[in-house]
Amino acid sequence: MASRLGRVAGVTIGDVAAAARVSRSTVSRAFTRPQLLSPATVEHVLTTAARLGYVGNQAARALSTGRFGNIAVVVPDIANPFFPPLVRSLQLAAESADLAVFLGDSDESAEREAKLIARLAPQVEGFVLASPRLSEQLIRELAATRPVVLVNRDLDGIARVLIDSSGGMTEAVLLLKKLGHQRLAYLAGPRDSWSDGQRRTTLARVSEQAGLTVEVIETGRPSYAAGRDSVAAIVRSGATAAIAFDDVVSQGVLAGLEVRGISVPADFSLVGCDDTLAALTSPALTTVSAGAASAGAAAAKLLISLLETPDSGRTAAGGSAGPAPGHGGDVGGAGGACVRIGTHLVVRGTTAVARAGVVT
Amino acid sequence: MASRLGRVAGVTIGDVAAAARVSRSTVSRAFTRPQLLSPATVEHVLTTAARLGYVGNQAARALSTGRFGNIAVVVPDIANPFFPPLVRSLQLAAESADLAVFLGDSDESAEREAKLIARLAPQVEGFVLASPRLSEQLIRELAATRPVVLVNRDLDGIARVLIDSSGGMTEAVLLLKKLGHQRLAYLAGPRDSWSDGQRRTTLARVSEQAGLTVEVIETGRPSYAAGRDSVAAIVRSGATAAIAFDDVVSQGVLAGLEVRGISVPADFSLVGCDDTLAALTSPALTTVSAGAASAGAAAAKLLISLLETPDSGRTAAGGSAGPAPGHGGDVGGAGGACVRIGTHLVVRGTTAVARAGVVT
DNA sequence: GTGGGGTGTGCAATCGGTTGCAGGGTGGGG
DNA sequence: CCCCACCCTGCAACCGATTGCACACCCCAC
Repeated sequence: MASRLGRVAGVTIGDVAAAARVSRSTVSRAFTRPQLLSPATVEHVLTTAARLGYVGNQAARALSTGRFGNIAVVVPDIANPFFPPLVRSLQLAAESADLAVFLGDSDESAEREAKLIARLAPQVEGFVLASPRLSEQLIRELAATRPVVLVNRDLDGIARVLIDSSGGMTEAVLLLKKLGHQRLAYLAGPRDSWSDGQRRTTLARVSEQAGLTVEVIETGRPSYAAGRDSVAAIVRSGATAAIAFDDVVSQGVLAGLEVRGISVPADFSLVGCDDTLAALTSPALTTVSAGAASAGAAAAKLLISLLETPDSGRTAAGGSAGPAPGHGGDVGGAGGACVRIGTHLVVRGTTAVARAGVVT
Repeated sequence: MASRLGRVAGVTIGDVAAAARVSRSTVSRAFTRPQLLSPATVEHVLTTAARLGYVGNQAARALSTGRFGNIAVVVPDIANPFFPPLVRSLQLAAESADLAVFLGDSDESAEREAKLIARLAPQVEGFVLASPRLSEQLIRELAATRPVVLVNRDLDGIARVLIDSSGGMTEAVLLLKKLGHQRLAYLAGPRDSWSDGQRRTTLARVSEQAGLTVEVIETGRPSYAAGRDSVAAIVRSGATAAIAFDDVVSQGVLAGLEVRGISVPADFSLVGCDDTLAALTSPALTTVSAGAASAGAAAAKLLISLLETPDSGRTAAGGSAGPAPGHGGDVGGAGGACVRIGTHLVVRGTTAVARAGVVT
């Protein structure tokens, strides 16, 4: 008859103890260290507890153990389609480790992000910061306090999951070259985004090697409107193909091009990033894949392992001077582990042979 | 020098008290009821606390006050683009009321939903259940315990926010009729979804009044694949236009139609729902708007007001029999408030005049 | 000068679980 | 037959903050 939804009113460990005619300690132990009790007692207590609909009070438990059973994930914008799959797989993984997850949306603001973290910190055991806009110093400060896993931010000594888009980016440039494009445009993302930095760098390097020129067009917050509004700049640049920071921006570009009567891919080629919306639209977008879901799962796994290692989380060597021993950012076992997720190009319908002089 | 990110180590109220040479009670009151203390004392305590980097321990506070400062939002699938804007505005609103929000993803399963709720219940003050798949009984059971706000689920006596798509749906049918379509298909959503029920009903009623026939095509979980795979059934039905449960399904349909060489809107008209992806694609989707963001904000507002009303939340009249006094489901002030959010049709590029016999 | 009222602060109990330590009970070995 | 050991359970302190109650103090009026 017990409620399947947890506490009905306020069944405490004391109530269970009274009903089972044992002490409160015994009830507590029946849950936390059953091996200390006789099987019969455990059985009896658990049955009684179930009958009464007892559910432990997390706050009280946290007070004595210092463990909350909660983690937090902070994202710059949950409405950006890159994050929901990430959050989703993170949450599912956390659930199976019996962790509850707080969600924080920083609205792309470093300041809000700091406030959120401060608000959440006293009741979570660890953080997953996805594409954090926070300063390196503040992140390190936080990481010195409790386990932190970064997603798409590369800070030496702090556990992180990086979606390495250089692979897919390189393929994209090579494909465009093969299709005869000479002049590319890159629709950039937020300057404080690690992903954007990586894409910019890769693009510059690979294009140079391939003998192509690439024009960088700044757009503020990555959005549909930003993409649409930058079409003028694209046209001005004389590019015959563009690579966009993400799929949302790409969609905006697509719309902007259509308005101008420039057809894709006949007149212009477009490559997105993240594979979030790409498959959903027509023409389907050629894009650089980016397993956001696997990144979420990896981040959860990483954080959970940090939580299990007793005194982990604390940044490897506090302020120990000396340039970091340069053995790259590889999996170091615990504190500074780094998981890289590879990407590749998914060719769909927005890329085709360059048509000389069309957009000039 | 204090950290801007919250607790550094474990500064307790006792530490502050010692440093400020007052009692722990005084420190506590300096934060919670400063008017009871002399201004000088308050000032002194706050300064000391700041210097030490003191941050109250939520768990301890919750234990004595019974208030956690947390709420939970549970959704069936955060990766479904309808929910992120909702969650986002909810979180932003909660933040300004200094509430932290837990996110639960039930993965479209009633069972998982119940487990999540049970897990979260002991540490939240209230719930927002968006499109819950849970049985009515369990929801009522929960609502008897603590404040609950439903989104897109209509349970008398429980606070709820309903996105009323009948307005937009009606407009859609009338538009299609005006364009000369006679035979419509409806790509249905999950059977236990209130939204789907409402759309089905409205569609049936309005179509009948307008003298159109509508074929209902069941699709399981609303997804791109479901939409794509149901194109065969659409063609078989002889419909010249379709209305889909949501935009994701619509995109699938769009893709499926393209594969078959049926062009939209020339050969076939399509209307989506929710306006989540609609603007992002080309051709831009004609769709029924649905302010998910305003729903999130409304839900937050409702829940916050319930939390402020001392003994609210508890279902109005427990099991008092008798059919509900039929004054409709209007705003009743507290417990059973009902906010309806209107919808309208947004005409974009996927609807056009019917071309007789094309799809037959 | 002393009693009364008001204000500001401290004491101690409390919230619900956890856990070190001690004690009661039983069984086995000497 | 007794003693010891071990296993199980209970006692009580503790986690950190809140809060009812009481008291000390000050000022003013009688």
